[in-house]
Amino acid sequence: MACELFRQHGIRGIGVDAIAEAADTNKMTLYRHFGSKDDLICEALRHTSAKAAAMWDELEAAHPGDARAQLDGWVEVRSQCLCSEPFGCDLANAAVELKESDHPAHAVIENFKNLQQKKLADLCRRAGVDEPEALADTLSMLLEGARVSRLATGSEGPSMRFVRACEAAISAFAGARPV
Amino acid sequence: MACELFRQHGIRGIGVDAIAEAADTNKMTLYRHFGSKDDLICEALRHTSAKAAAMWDELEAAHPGDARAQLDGWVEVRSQCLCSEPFGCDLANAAVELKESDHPAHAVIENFKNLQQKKLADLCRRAGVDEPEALADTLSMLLEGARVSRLATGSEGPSMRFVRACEAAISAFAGARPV
DNA sequence: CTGCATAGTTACCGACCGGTCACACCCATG
DNA sequence: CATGGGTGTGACCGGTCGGTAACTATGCAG
Repeated sequence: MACELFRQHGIRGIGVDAIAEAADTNKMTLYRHFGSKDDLICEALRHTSAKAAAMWDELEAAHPGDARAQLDGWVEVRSQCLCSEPFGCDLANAAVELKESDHPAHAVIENFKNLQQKKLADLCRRAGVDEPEALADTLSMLLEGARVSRLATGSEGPSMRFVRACEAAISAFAGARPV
Repeated sequence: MACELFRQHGIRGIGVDAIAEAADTNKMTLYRHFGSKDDLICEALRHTSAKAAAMWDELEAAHPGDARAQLDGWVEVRSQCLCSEPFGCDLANAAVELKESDHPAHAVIENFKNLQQKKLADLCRRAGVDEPEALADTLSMLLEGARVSRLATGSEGPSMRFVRACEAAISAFAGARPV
């Protein structure tokens, strides 16, 4: 899959030929389905977005109706992702890599990040947090920071304390502590 | 300067010819000073590191002997950098962009980030924070996260509340509040 | 003036890039 | 059998990449 190649070599670091070959096809057929490499990039990011969005359903399924448990679950799931996905967030990495401000992928990235942000803030609100937006923003920054920090300094860096930091943030913004 | 071109177009996005031209010279002369583009990248990152390291001296000069004020000053300075340097951290961006794990730039990046981390943790310690490493890690993650978040969703995203999040983190980890 | 190191110029190298072309192919539907 | 649409193939386009060779121009020390 193209996502994997973009992840491993970077969007600019992989050629269309190699992508086609990895898909057990050839460049011409690939160009008949996607008009350009930029289209392919957008489609790959959309695919990654869709997969990431599924996490919210799993969270709801794991702790049905218990928003506070879902919030704790979010921290847990994200912490595990930090270890299992050492390349960081494909969407954020693409935002860093694609400097052309008019690249169509930027719209995909922004849509996805805004949606995630909205869902997280909503979860915080349902969990009875005093300042849901502030907590959601803090958790987002901690997550993005942990991912890029892991790329820069490895697993021994600041990202080691991601869970600690999240718990402190939740305590700080949650107001009255639940059970 | 090459730093600026790497920042604006990405390390892979700018060619040696363009760098030479921007330096009012030509490719051959440039290759006589730097053995390869990778060397040039490392040198540019080292240069950026050195400039960034100067911030610590300014912080000490602004609040001599007052570690707690320096810590608040760190948040203030970093918050201003978020606005004045919308491209994010050159070192972190390079870590995202350079996927080859054996690229010499990774050593430069890791050294710099580790040094920053050590200095920040030391500042936290001198400020009498209960858990200096935990606070330093949290602040680092918030900063890196704010920068990449700004690249992904612009100035209206989570990075808007960077200062709020930092203050909450400081409160959470500082223990007894100072004056 | 003579050397010599440095820098500038131009052309070039092989490799790869994103993207397109013409053409053979396969296979299902009619 | 015929036809037509999707697929595979390989050559090809112009352009750019990082890096080098050969030669010239410049400036400075002896």
